[in-house]
This record gives sequence, C-alpha cells and structure tokens, in this order.
Amino acid sequence: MKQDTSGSRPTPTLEMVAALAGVSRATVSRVVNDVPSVDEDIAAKVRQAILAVNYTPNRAARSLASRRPNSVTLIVPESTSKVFADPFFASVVQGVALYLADTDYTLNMVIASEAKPEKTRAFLLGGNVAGALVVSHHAGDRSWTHLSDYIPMVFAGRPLGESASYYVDVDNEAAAAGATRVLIESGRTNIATIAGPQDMPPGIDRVNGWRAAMAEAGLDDSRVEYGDFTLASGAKAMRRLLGSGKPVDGVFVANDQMAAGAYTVLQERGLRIPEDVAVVGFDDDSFATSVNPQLTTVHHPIIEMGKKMAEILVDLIEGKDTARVTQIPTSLVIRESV
Amino acid sequence: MKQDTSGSRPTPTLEMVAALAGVSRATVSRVVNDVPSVDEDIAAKVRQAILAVNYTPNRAARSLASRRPNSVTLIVPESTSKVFADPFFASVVQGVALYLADTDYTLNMVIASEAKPEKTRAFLLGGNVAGALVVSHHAGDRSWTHLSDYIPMVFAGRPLGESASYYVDVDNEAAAAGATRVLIESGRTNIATIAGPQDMPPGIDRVNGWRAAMAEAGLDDSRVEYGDFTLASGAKAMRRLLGSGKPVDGVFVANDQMAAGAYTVLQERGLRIPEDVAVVGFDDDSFATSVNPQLTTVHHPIIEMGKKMAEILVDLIEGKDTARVTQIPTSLVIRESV
DNA sequence: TTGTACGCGTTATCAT
DNA sequence: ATGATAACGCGTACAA
Repeated sequence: MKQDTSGSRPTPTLEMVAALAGVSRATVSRVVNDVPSVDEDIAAKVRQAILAVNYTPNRAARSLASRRPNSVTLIVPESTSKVFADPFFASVVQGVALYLADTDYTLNMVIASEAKPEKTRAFLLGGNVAGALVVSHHAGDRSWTHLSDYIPMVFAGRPLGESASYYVDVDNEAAAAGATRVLIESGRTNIATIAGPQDMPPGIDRVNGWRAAMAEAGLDDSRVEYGDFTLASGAKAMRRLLGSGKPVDGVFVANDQMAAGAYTVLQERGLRIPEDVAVVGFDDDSFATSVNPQLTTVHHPIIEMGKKMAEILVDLIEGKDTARVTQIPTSLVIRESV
Repeated sequence: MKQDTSGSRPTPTLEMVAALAGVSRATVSRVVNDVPSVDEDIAAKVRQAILAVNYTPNRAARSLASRRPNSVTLIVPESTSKVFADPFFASVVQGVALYLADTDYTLNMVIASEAKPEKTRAFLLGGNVAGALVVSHHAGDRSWTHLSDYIPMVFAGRPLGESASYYVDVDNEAAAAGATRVLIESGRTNIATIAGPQDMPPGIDRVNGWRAAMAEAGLDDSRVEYGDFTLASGAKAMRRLLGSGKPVDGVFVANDQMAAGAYTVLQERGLRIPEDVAVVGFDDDSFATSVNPQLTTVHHPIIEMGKKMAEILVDLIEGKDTARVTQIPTSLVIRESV
C-alpha cells in the first residue's frame, strides 16, 4: 500500500485551502462549519478550493480544538456470543449506523469485557466519547446505568426495575395483545401462549399482553408455557402444551424463533397450520418467512429502534431535552399462519 | 447526566499528572508510552500519580501529535440488510473487536452507503483512519480493493477474480472434500450436493471440494443442485434432487441453513436422517444444532477469522510484512446426521 | 535519563 | 465579515 514515491502530496489541511483561496484559515473553518456570516462570494471560492485540493477535515484536530469528542460508542456485552448470534443486535447496529451517517459523529464499538470492566469505564469516562449506546439482547441489562451520570447514554429496551435511564422500546404488551386479538377474531377460543423468560422485560410484557387480550374477550388464560426465546425451547413448550390435556386451537408465541420450534412439533404431530391450530409470532425476523406456512407476526422495527436510539443520544449530547422513554410503533404482519 | 455542580473537576491531563509527580510532561508521556529509558523509581511515582488523578490519555490529542490515526474502520456494505441478518457478519465483528481490545486501536463502523460512496471514500482517505476491514457476507466483493493503494485493507474471504488484496479465509475446497469423505466413509455411494451460488467463492470452492472427493473415490458426481444459501433454497434443491429419479443416500450441503431446508423436505417425505439419507453441512452455525437430528458439519471459525483479520491489519499498519492470504483451519463436527 | 520547546490541524476569542 | 493568534493535549526532536 501507500505508494510513497516522491511526489505523494500530504493530506490537505485547512491551511492549504486557505492559501489557495486567498483567505485566512479562520474563514475556511467558518465555511466548513457552515457559519452563516460568511460572504457568499468568498464562501464559493473557498468551497472551490476545498474541492480542488480534496480537503477533508482532520477529526482529531477538530475534536481537540473544539474540546468535544466526535464519536459515540456502542457497548456490547461480551458475555453473550449470543448477543452477536442475535439478529436483533445486528439490526440495531444498522439503524444506529444509518442515523449517525448523517451526523458528524462516528460510531465506534467496544465489546465490554467483563474481565476488565474498568477498561471500558475508563474509555467511556476518559472524555474520548460523546455518548454511549447500550444494547444487550432482549434483556434489561442495566449494569451501565450509573455511567449516565457522567455521559449521555441510551439503552435498548425497557429496564427491569426502576431506572432513570433513557431508552427506546416497543410497546410489547400492547403489541402482544393486538397479536392475540387476531387469534381471537379468527374464532379461536382455546388460545395458548408460549412465553419468554420472566426475567426479561419482553418476556414479561408479552405474556401480560396476551393475558389482557384474553381477559378482555372473556377467555381462559391458563394455557401458558415458558421458553427462553430459542427454537428448541419453543418446540418443547409446544410439546407440553399439546400434552397438557387441554385443547389448543391457537397459540401466541413470544418470538418467531420459538414459533418456528412450535411449528416443528405441530407438524410432526400432523396438525395443520392454521386449520388445526393457528400461530402468531413476534418480531418478524427471518424465521417468520423461512417457515411454512409463513408466519403471521408482530413486526418489530428494530432498525428504527437503532435510528431512534442514535437520534436521542445525539439530542442528549447536544443538550436538547428529550423524553426518557420513547416507544416505537409496531405493526401486525398478516401472513398464512392464522 | 453530567452533574456539573461547581466542583466537577476537568478531565485530567498529562500536565496535571506531571505536576503531581513532580516531573515534566515529557516524562509522563514516556511512562504512558512505555518508553524503556525511564528511571524505574520515577516511573513508579508517575504511575501512582496517574492512578491518583485517574488519568486517561486524550486520544484526539495523541493522534494529532503523533500524526497517525488510532482507529480502524469496519466497512459494511449497505445493500444488504442481509449482511446484518447474517450471523457471519456478527461473528467477524466480534472477532475483530476482541482482537482490537488489546491494542490501542479503536474500532469504528461505517455502513457504506452506495448512495454516496464518495463520502465513505473521503472518510477513509482523509487520513482519519489507520486501516480498514471489509466484510461483505460470503461474497467476494472487492469494490474497495483499489483503496488498498492508499491505506491498509484486509478483506474477509477470497476475492472472485485476481486481486492483490490481503484477505483471510478458510480453505473451503479442502474442508468440503473432508466433509464429503465422511459421507463416503459411512458407506454411502449415491452422494449428492446442494451447492451455493456459483458467483461466490464459497459457492464455487465447496462444490469443487465435493467433486474432488467424489472423483477420488470413483463415485458419480452428477447429483448437483444449486441454492442461494437460504433455507428456502435448500428445501427446493432437495426437492429437485429427490425428484430427479436418481437415488440419493447422502448429501453434502454447502451451508447449514440450506441443510436445515433440506431437512424439512426429507422429513416431510418420511425419509429418515441419517438412516435413509445422511446429511453433512457447512458453517456450524446455530442452524446446525437447532435442527433434529443435530447436523454433522464443518466448523467455520468465524470469530477466529475476525481476530486474524484485525491482527493482519494491525501488522500492515505498523509496517510489518505479512502474507497476502491466510487460511484459518477448519474442523469437522460430528453430530447425528451421518 | 530528563527537560525544553516546538508542532500537529482545528476551533474560538478578540480585534479590526 | 474577516483575520491574527492563542489555546486544545500530547509526541518528540533536541538539548542538557
């Protein structure tokens, strides 16, 4: 790389642009930063010079002089190689990156080694980062909450206990209730649910939504089995449901992956979907469409969540006051499973 | 955040440490950068002062003064929200992050908007980044190859055509041949393959490996169907294989996701795995174990790839010469499908 | 081995 | 509206 053969010019600086345009560095700086008080003719000349030398601002110098970091950090819990296997994480990142692309902030990632958390702490608190985003699966991990006292932080998902932190989430309970209603309106009366872990907010909220809808319709809400959001656990839960003695003609599953698991046991028992038992999932991830018949499910706008998280973080950094909790609307995707 | 109530002390600087330790800033700088020529007693005193004031170096200042960027960029093609849905991507990132955690480089991510590729180009070439990593799915995308002339770049996966770029990959062909041999050694003789797209290196190499093993054993290598690495395409290919008239008692599938697809049609036809037809996959991802019976497959050490990519990039940045292509060894994971 | 002093590329303050 | 010029926090010749 780097063909440094004699004539390779150095990366252009403000200084060079200024010289070429016949103005001071201050003026160039103003143009670059869109300060309104610049004469339009001069500005034009400067812009031309910028193009001519192919100038790009040096971020380090900029950050140093302005005394503020120009990067935000995405914190990823190490524990979980699961976090990475989870499409959820990937999509959030995507949303975050997409939003930040239009700002002056750069996105950097740290995987929070629990081996030496002080390192991460030091990095975040060392003044090198303008703010941080925390995404830990569906979970309500808040081990970083206290850092909110020092730098702006935004979390993905509702925290477990009380917490003064900023976060963005979907209204899991309302969405789950809506999904359940689809089952109810299709005429099913023996509706079960395969719920998620009860130590995670989405796990909790989604059963509650199901319960609410069932109560609202005056239906029996005793058919509940729990899984851990994995495909295998969904299959097991379905098996328990079928073996319980109680009839089941519809099931709301707390995520698509478990729904896919439920599919396998339903189908190995010769039960038809949706004729014999209708299924509604949650998330609208790749499992929803890779399954046959394709799954009716709640669309979880994960990329949007990422975007919103970034947006809120930037607002926080720039001192605008924003709501602590913001909910992204979900929608129901009707496919073939109900 | 930021309780700026009166007494909040400013982020500590070299200067402050120097004052406290009673030495010059230069000395502190040396200690921080592990310059050997410092008197151990003084160094100790300095280190103590550093701890005392809780000093963290300012990365921007450091980068500015040393005239070299301290961050590397991970480039992710935007096109594909698929890239993000792909566990492959996530794992590479993880490996990269893990490696970089022990260096002084910071990892930042850009999603390469094809809308305005100049922006990405400018960012990379503006001197703000020490090097870049490119990961684009299983593909051999090399639209960034030319940047190698200006900054160190390392790619994931073998490029399609000739290319002078650095990359790390697994030996897909050898691994595929090895996987096929497992089928052969189990006594199968009518061995088919569900191959990947023939415009991607892994797609190409993996069929070739299968062919080589078949030839080596003197077996018929005409049973080939193609998919696109998705579950659905694997199912379709399996269906074609079964409908071809030729008997099939074993199949090497170019990735686990397609293997999962093949499973569904095998099982819906009442064929037993592995009794009636044995299956071997490739990747050893979550699909391999979420399927029943669990899949025998080639372990693709993706995290290791990420680590290696980062390692090579850092070497490149620091001027060490390294091999252009480095292969990570794979291994066979024997489970229940053969 | 340690300190002095200059420079890195910008922004920001203060004149003009 | 524009231009000097002093920071910003640190690395690094060079001198001592």
